[in-house]
Amino acid sequence: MSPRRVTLADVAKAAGVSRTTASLVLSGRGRELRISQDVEQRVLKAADELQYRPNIVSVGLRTGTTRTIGFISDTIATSRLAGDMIKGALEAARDRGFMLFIGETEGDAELESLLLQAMHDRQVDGLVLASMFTRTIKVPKTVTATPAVLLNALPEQPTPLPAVLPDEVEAGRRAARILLEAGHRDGIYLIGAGPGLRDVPAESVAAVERLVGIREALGEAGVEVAGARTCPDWQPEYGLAATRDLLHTAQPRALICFNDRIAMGAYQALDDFGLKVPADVSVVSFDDHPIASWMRPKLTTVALPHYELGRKAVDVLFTEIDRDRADGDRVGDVHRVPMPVRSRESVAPSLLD
Amino acid sequence: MSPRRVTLADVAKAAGVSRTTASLVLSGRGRELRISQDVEQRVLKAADELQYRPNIVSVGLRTGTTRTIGFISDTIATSRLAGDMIKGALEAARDRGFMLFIGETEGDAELESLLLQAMHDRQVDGLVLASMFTRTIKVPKTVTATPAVLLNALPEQPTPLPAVLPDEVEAGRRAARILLEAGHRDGIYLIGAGPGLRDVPAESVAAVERLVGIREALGEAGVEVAGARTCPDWQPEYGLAATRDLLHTAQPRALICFNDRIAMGAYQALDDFGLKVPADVSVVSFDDHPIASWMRPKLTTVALPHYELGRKAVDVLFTEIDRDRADGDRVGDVHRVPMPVRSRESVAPSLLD
DNA sequence: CTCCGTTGCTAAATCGGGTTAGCGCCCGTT
DNA sequence: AACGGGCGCTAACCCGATTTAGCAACGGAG
Repeated sequence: MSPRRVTLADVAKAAGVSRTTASLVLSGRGRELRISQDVEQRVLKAADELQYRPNIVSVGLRTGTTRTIGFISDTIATSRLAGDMIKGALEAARDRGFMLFIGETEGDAELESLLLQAMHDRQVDGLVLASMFTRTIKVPKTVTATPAVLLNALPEQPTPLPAVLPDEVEAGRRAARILLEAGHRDGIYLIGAGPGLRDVPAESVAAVERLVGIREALGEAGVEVAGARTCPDWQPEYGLAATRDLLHTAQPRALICFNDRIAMGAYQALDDFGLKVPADVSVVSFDDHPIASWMRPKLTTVALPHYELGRKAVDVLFTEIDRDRADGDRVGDVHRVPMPVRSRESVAPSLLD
Repeated sequence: MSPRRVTLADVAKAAGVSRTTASLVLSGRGRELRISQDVEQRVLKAADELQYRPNIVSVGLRTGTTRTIGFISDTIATSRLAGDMIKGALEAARDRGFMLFIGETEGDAELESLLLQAMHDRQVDGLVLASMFTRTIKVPKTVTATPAVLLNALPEQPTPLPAVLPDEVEAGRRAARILLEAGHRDGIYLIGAGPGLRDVPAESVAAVERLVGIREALGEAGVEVAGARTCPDWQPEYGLAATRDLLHTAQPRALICFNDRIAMGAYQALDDFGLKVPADVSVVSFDDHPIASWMRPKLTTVALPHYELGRKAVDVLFTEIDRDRADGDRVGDVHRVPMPVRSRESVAPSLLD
């Protein structure tokens, strides 16, 4: 069907040298091994003219390295998170000439181990284990055979695996400071979690950490959270219900919503009560979901840096791979990626009463 | 670091036979080649006890097949489309024990050819060339070397590549019929494209086809489109602007928005004019973007079957791969995947005047 | 008793590269 | 002239599987 691939043997023959020599020249070890300029040129010319490209499968067999990393996540579709995270990972990998295998476990441990096997069978050089929402995960013991990095996840048991996560605590502080800097000191309510550190959805690391940050920043300014409503799931309908419930008994001046979908519901509830954002109530949120800039007024939110998370994970993975080659010890650092503030239109200065 | 992988040689030694014999038994050709029951059992037992798994890299070198397919798209992050499409592709691949390489071209032809090379270097068995919005693409000539399928795209030049696309024309008919069945015959306006077949954003196949379907279904019922507003880009802000513009001069009873983001803008404009959905104006749309079920009232829309598109593409690719092995001719069929209606709350019966 | 055909298995080549060990040749020394 | 040593290159083995060709042992026919 297709014209057979050009192999090293073809290049060697065209240059009139042995395969060994051709290999040495092309791997850049020609100088070191005293190949003459003349031969070097002939080999390079032949390779160029024949458009030679090494067969990575073959190299993989001999050297055990396939210039490939596996990206395994629990869910790739739910939430846009996945897309940008993979994009970041993809580009970081591409910078080093690596390709990405994608796999999805759907939270199924058996599927996960099958995937890990399939990746090992294909001799991946490293693994990214990603979660689509920040949480603690059980690390399958099989992964210790290969360099690996946790992305958006923390190990349940202590392991020597590095982890890359968004800096949620600082994000919480930032959200709070946005309101403080606008002069808000009273009537600040939380929607989605809180007010206590135990009032959070199960398993959600993000909820706890955001809450910690919020309370920290407010506390430093001597400001109290006026109240909070939790949501069983962080979806618009629950944000709507929680905010409605709040508005029946309270008169908030500002809301900190735990994510943008909740904020969307909050907008709807505020609208139902005839309250204007931001004139009557300021709203800040987290995630920077696309809807944040579609809402009216556009939502001020602390962004999840999906792209950077993906990039960082792969960058960290590369240092793990290098360390592995150098027989170094594993460490297991936790890398925090900053969450940037997207200032838009949903926060107004608090009018001094 | 890790205990060396178990190889075929290990299994052979444990079973007290040659590698050849072990290979024959494990590939199921034992019977055919007259291996005794006794030996067969010994090999299977050894393989099981040692937890032998064939090294796919090695198999790839020998047989040229790596049980891997490449998924190349122009953008993987923009729009949720990508996630579900990849998910479908992933699952279809997994059903046959295949893995997926992911690549993103960002519409850059050079990047595309680099990616194709990288995939060829890794001996992929087939390629999915995906576009994130339906359009015609230039097919790089390199792809003819491998079985390939176009996903959500049509070839600019006629090629023998099969294509998998959503059935947009039928979707257009369905959207129109939703309104017809609710009794709407007058005051139906289009937002995003139309009324003429030339009033569409550049390159957008979806716009043309949806429009064709809409006009066809309305025409059959003897109903005329009352008017239309185009949008330079299908984003909420343009939907808002276009609908506002319309409302200044007309009193629509129903809107067909060309996608859900436009519909979101349309909702905002209707709200500005004090019009209620669906009591005053019914709205139907396309895509079934997540926001469709977050809007109030929930949006009735004709869904892009992302997951099914991904699955179908890989299924078609497998028949291409099989055909390729059998030295068959390439055909280049176009496969249309139905777009299902999601009936929600944005359409009300037309009150007879 | 020899010859032949089957049965049951294995040696060896192969895929496309990387890597080690070492072979000739030329030059300079003594 | 014999010897040592550097230079420039290559033969041969290796990775882990598949596959082709063929070998030994045995039994039955002639």
